[in-house]
Amino acid sequence: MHKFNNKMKTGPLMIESRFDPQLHEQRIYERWEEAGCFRPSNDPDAAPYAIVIPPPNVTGSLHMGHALNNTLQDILIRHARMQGKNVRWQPGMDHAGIATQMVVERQLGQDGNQSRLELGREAFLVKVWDWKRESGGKILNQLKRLGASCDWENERFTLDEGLSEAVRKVFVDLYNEGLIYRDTRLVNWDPHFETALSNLEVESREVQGHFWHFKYKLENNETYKFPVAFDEDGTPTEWEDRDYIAIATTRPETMLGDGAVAVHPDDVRYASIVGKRVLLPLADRYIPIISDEYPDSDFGSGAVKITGAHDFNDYQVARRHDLPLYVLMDERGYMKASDIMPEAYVGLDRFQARKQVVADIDALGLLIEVEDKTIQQPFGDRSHVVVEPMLTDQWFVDADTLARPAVEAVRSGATRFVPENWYKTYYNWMENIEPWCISRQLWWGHRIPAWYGPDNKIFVAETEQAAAEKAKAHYGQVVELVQDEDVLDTWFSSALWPFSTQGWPSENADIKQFYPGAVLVTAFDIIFFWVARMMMMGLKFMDGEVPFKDVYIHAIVRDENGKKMSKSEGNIIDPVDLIDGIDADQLVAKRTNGLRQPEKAPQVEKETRKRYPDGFEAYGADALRFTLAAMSTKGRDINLSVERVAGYRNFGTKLWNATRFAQLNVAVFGQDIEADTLQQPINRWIVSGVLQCAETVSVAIEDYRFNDAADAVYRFVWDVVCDWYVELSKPLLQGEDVAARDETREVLGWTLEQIYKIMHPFSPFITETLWQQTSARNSFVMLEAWPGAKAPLWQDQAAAAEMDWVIRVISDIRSVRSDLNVPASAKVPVCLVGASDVSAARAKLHAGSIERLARLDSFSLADVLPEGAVKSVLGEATIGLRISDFIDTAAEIGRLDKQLGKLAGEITGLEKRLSNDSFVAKAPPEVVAEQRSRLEELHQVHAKVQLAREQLSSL
RNA sequence: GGUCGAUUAGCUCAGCGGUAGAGCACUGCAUUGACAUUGCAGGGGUCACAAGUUCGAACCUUGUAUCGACCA
Repeated sequence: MHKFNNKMKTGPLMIESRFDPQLHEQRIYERWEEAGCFRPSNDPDAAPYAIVIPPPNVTGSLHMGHALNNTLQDILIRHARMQGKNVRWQPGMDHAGIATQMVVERQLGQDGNQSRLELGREAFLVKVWDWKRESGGKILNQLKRLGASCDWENERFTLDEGLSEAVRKVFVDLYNEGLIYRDTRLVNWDPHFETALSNLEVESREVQGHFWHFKYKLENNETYKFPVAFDEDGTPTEWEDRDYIAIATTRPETMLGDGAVAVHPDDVRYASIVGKRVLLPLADRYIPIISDEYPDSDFGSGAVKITGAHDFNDYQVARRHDLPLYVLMDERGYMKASDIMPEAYVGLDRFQARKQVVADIDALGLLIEVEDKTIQQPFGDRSHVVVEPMLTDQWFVDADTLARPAVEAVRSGATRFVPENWYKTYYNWMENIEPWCISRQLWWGHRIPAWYGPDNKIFVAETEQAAAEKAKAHYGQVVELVQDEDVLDTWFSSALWPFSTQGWPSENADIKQFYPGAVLVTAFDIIFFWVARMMMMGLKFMDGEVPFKDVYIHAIVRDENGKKMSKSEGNIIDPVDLIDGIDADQLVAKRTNGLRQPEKAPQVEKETRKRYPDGFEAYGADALRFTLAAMSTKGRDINLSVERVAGYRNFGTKLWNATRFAQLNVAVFGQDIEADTLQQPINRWIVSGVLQCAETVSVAIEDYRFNDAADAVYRFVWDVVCDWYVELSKPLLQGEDVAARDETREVLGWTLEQIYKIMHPFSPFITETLWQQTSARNSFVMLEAWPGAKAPLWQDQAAAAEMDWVIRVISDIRSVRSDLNVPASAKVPVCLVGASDVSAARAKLHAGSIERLARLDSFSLADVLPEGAVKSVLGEATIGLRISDFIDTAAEIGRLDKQLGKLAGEITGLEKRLSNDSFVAKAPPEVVAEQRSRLEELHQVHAKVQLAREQLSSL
């Protein structure tokens, strides 16, 4: 009868022999979702805790960076939820203007359909929405595979009606305040997509280019003395007569639009010709030689051609000197007809024009030389074509004005950066911020709420009707209005994400609870996209409240060699492949597809097969998550190692098997314990350990020390619970003392349950599976309260000291046995001599455990050591092993000598330190005291070991 | 060129003023009761280099070297 009861308590079934992630992960996730576990509790007494996901692109798929980003967010979220907070993790996606338009256009092309232009705007947008419904948002399902506990019922998309309303309102408000304006400025132009880009959508790449040196001849055949030789002090010693000025350029075609040649005011070489004019070759225009601080006298010839409409630096110079700005190209980068454009170049694209210009200059005898040169060239991050600075009409946000409160909010501590070194980057960027170009010549996005009257007067309003009313008031009659063709930068809507997702601009409960968010979690490469813009808009529209209190900047995930993972380099590791596994052939196929240099495929294949001959096993999401967390140290990138993923998968298996052990031994699950009533030291000790571990992990998570948190739980589970508690519990679980046995059954079950909770934020699937399978429950571990969350930390120091002692005894005996090659099967008698009362009591109580774990015949107290016993010193006592039958004396002497050497070294070091007067005088007294007592202890141990050594050699 | 970061065991990384650590790999031993995705024991490091600060430096300062990232 009694037995039957116990069986009931172990739960419905014995768990299977190992955890199979494939079998459980998706099933568990669905159960959570069905049960509404992801919703906020909306408990009015609970503190809110909100994170908005950095919305991935609707076109995106999960890469390792996402996996890390979302794992860390999920750890924070799951931990906060278990702490009883009212949690919302806001999911969703952004519409990714260019990327999405590109995908759908490409698809139209492949299907042999009409182009976007042939299709027309409305029909095209229908296609994009179709695509979004069918193929978009793959990444959100992948996040579910990872275990992300987002509040999916509140999923948002930047083009949703509600978010679009927010966008229109923000645009109109900022326009009315003069913080959004239309202007003609130089912008980054993408000739492929025929749209403006923000600085952040441009990536600078190093390419092999050329530096062309041209002669521009002075007007009226004038000449000047140009120094060509110098003495040691740099004073010119030889001159030549020149009738030209030498300029150098990496983009010869732009010379057609030059407005001047600039030299530095301190450059004596050209001082005599400043103010004179040169003939611009090919264009046959005269342009002035001006002086400006911009040219670097030591670089090239020291003279710079100024093309104000096609270069950002030149633009500044041109503005300062009021030089004309000649636009040379059309939207596609083709040279276009104009007053200053020679016929011969009209219709050439910019690269053809470059060749032609160089050839023509050469033909005129004005080409001095062509230098090979590595240059930094801007590329569109989506189109991969060279971006051209172009003078166009665009909409701008006065970022400078909006940035000021955003800087102040960080200075005042309203928003914190973790780790701290990102403050500097943030300030640097915010304090040198450029006007933000927000118009894009695309169709997919929020159309700019601006309408033009017949005279091009602008009416900005949230609706066409409101704009019409304004126009009517202005003109005194109804006029036809044309809406601006352009759409807004995707990041404009993303900047509103922290509040637009919570229902703003309408008043509601969500926004009061969940704004500001607790933290924004992001990688540094996106610090400007996200942090800066969300800060600016949040402060502006949410009554000066920051969008998040902390910004946690995490690492970039690299490959094992520290290289950035990149599809075009063939070194990607797809997170889903680590979860589900992949064989070597498929892995190779994946990595060799889409290489930037396809000829490298054999090399990629070779390296992949060498490193991963069997591909990846199906490690499961938990192992991946645990790895990413354990490797997340502040301020350092992660070089992902698959071996470590395997290691953390093994860790899950370890916990799984500890649970099987518990079930076999009739551990009691689903029952609370009262720590103060426990009788057994090992139980009091492990309960202390569990609560301490929960506390350590909790503090570390709150402090964004994910690696410390993961490490603490790993070590506790493996090194303390599995290696010691489980082993030490065996005599009790299998012993005669029914009270001790029952208590241990309860504590064992309780301990494992607490571990499921503590590990849950890291490894949600295996912990939930174990939770469900150890007892018939109507609860989820994911919604359980964090261990000890509400009570003061319960600790029993005495039990901890006692168990530490037991562990040391066992470890010492094991070491001696191993060092002296005592066969593992040999059971030896061991006695303890010179024990204090405390040690003696411990020895008596734990003799059974010590005998079992150290494989002893007996462990007993004695007054004197038996003849020929091998000794090991443990504090005030000495352990004697009667193993003379097994050992050879030489080996034992060797062991002791080694030990003596080590001790002597330590003693010498300490003595040296303590005999240093200034150490004793200046070091903190507690440090000195500590060293003294340590030295004393070492002396004692040394003396005993020495004695043992002498006795042995005298045998 | 500017800024930031890195350099610790064979590998991947912690530690960041007071006795150098983990995982993997390696060596030896162990296999009928939780677990070989295992257990026990062990070997292995002038903490890149140099100078300085300090009673004391892997840790702070300065410089050098190498590597990396971002920005010009």
